[in-house]
Parts: sequence; structure tokens; C-alpha cells
Amino acid sequence: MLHQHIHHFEFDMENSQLFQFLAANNPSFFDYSPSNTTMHQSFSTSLEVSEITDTPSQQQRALAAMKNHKEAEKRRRERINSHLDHLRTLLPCNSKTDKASLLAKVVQRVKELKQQTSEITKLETVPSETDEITVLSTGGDYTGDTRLIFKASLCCEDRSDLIPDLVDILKSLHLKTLKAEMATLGGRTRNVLVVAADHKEHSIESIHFLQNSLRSLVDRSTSCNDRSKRRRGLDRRMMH
Amino acid sequence: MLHQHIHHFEFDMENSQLFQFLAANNPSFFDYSPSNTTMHQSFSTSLEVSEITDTPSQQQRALAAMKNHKEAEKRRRERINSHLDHLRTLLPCNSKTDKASLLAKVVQRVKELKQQTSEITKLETVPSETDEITVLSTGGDYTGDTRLIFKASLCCEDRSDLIPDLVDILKSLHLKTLKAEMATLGGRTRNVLVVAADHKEHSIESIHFLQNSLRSLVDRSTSCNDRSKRRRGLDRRMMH
DNA sequence: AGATACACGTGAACC
DNA sequence: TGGTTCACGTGTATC
Repeated sequence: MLHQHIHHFEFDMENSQLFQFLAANNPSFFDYSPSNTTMHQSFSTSLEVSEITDTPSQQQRALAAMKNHKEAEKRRRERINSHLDHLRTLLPCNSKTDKASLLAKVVQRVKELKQQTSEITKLETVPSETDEITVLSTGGDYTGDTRLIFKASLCCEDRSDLIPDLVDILKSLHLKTLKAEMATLGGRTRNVLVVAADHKEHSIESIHFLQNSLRSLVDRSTSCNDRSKRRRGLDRRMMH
Repeated sequence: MLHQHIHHFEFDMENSQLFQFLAANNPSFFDYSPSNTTMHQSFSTSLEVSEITDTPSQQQRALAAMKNHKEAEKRRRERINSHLDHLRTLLPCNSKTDKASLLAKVVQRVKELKQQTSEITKLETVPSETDEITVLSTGGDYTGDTRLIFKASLCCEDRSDLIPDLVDILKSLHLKTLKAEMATLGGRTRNVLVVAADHKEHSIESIHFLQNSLRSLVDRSTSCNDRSKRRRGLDRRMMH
């Protein structure tokens, strides 16, 4: 192949200059049509004599413009690449990950973070008036943990044995409680639990089991309305 | 200028082919050194006769390789650009924002979201091992409320009359409790309160009063270590 | 040796 | 018209 022996070929002479030279010094070049190429036949028809008799000042201006263009394009590339490098520092990836993969990770990360924050604000612990349960697996797990982490939230009428019932559910599902938040207000309670399942394989089943169990727990709270015996986590006096 | 009249010039013949043609049909070309260019003089020295006598099959293979290369590069560009387009949909920007500005926005957004989530998790209610109190006014108050909203957090050894003491403090400072979170774990408790002061004018004084009061509260917890009489907000059984 | 990724210079298009 | 952005084909390096 031709270029194997042309090492370190720095093409400092612009292609346009190459064409200028060819047009000026070898006009018959464009009449040649190699059979194994698809070069347009209309190519040489638009060439005119006036085009190859530019004054030196015109040529110099064109050359300066080309230089400007070249440098501007280089600055643009550097600007883009510096942002990409910055993104590389913000994500769990080394400096050798290629641009496309990096951008794919960025897309994924932005999505995750957006959803994370919206979920967090949605899972505030102030009880609402409507019964509700949510179970969702925390997306970003960079700890290399093989366990599956859930965030489970339930909001319902408060009752004295809600917590023991909840404990029984978690025990039966072999879930460990990593963190728990509880708020009771106006006779209603909201519990937000962060729980861990030992095996990721049964993640979907665990989620559904947990959802169903919590649903029945909430239903039980609604049916047996024992407001009088309630023991609140937060004293009523705190709410003026 | 030369190219002004060469419209729609589709360079279907690859440059390498151009060079091949030049080398094969116009060997004197490379001896020409335009004075206004920096083309390397060593250019033609590496050209050998064998290079320009490729067999047709070799030329065809090279042509096929070049075509592959061209198409692969196009696929790469499309891959990158599709990710960029995806990012455009995730950020507040139209489809006309240029790549560099888009990536700048992405960098900023990722930073924001990361800090947001880390701040949120920093204010989580799981008790830490070190005593600490924080009082900060919530920056974003879009409710048009004339009241000043605080977020007050304290973490200390748990004791039975911590909540009543806390209530007394809030009462004496004329603060209303909008929201309260509490978690008790391993004998330690963390309370995160959202409280409102009626008049914004005394915001700074209120913050300092509240900080000092909470500080004394925490100190009181540390001195009278009444672990046995403690009544926990979260049952110990929940933590397996 | 073939596939892949990157930087480069260039023509075109849009203000 | 000059400045800026983009897609493209190409040379080169790496695996």
C-alpha cells in the first residue's frame, strides 16, 4: 500500500493549496478519470482560467483565512474535549474510556441523579392524608455491594402495634433494616425504611412480596381504628 | 479564490487515491516545493517504485479498507452525536445549542445534582456517633411567606426527657414546628426539625438563640447518662 | 492484520 | 463578509 512508507507525513500544505497547484501547473490532471473511482465527471467543468490567476495578495488573504479557520477549529475541538475531560473526573471512569462510552455514562448518570432527587423529595417523612406505600430499589449502587437495597415507605393511620407488625414482615422476608425514619402527626404516621436483601437474584420477587405485605399492613391499620391507644413517636405538644 | 466556483464538489475519490494517482502518473509533482508552504522536503524520499506498482487486487483491497474505515468513522460520529442529542433532551436547552455549550451545561448539571444528593443525605436522620447540632435557614423560600423557616438538627445521646426539653425551648423562642423527624439507634438519637419564626426581622438572633439552646440541651444529655430509662422512638427489634 | 478511536484540516452552512 | 459550528474523509496509533 502506498502510505506504509510515508511515515510522519505532516500535511502542512493545505489540500486547497494542493488543488491550486494542480490546477495551475497540471491542468490535464482533471481530465483523467481513473476507472476504479467514482470521481465526478462534472468536476473539471466548473474550473475557469480566472480561478487560477489570483493575484498574490488574493492568494495571501485566502491563505490567512484558511489559517484562521484551521486555528479556530482547533480551539473548538479543545473546548469540547476539555469539557469531556471534566466529565471524566465527575464519573466513575478512567481517562481511557472513549468518548461515546463516556457520553453514554453521562446520560445514564444524569437520568439517575434526576430520578434520585425527585424520589428523595417525594419520600419526605411528613405523613400525608392518603394511605400509600412505595417500594423502590436505589439505583446508584457504587459500593460494589452484592446486596440489593430497597427504600420502602408507608403512610397510614397510626396504631400501637404497627411497628411490631412491620418488624415481623421484614423478618419473614429476611430483610435487614439499615435505616428507619418515622414521623407521626395528627394521628397519621409515615415510616421510611432502607432495607437490604441478601441476594440480588430475587430482587423483583422481594419487591413484590414487600409491596404486598405492606399493603396488607396498611389495610389492617385502616380497618382497626384504635386512635385512643396510639403511642406516638413524636409528642403532640411539639406541634403548636 | 479557487473554490468559489466549485460548488457541490463531492470528493468521492479518496485523497489517498489522489496521491496514488499523482505518484504513479506525475512523479515530478513531489519535487515541486511551493515557497509559501512548509511541505516537508523528506516527502518524496520515502517514495519507492514498488509502492506505485500495486497489483489491481492490492489496490482493490486498499480501497475496500478505506471504505470500511470511512463508514466506521461515520458510525462513531453518529454514536457520539446521538448521545449528545439524548443529553439535549435531559437538560433545559433547545436543539440548537452547540456541542461545547451543551457539554458545559452537562458538567454544571452533574455537579449540581451530585452536591444536591450529598446535601440531602447529609441531613438524613440516622444518628451519628458524634454530638452535633446544625441550624440553617432554608434558602429557597418560594412560598411568599413572611415567616423565616429553619432546619434544625441535633444528634446526641438519647434520654427520656429530651423531647419535652426540646418543646420547652421551641416554646420559649416562639417557634412553630412544621415538620419533625426522629430516629433512635444504638442509644443515640437524631432529631431534624423544620421550624418557623414569626418575624423575619429577628432571624439572625433567632438562629443564635436556637443554636445556644440546643447546645445546652446536647450538653445536658451528655452529662446525665440515663440509658436505662430511655424510651426509643424506634424499637430495637427493627435492627436485626 | 483488521478493527477501533482520536486529531486534524477542510468545505459548507448559518449568522 | 468574517466568524463560528458542523460533518466529513483521512492519517495515525493502539490493540
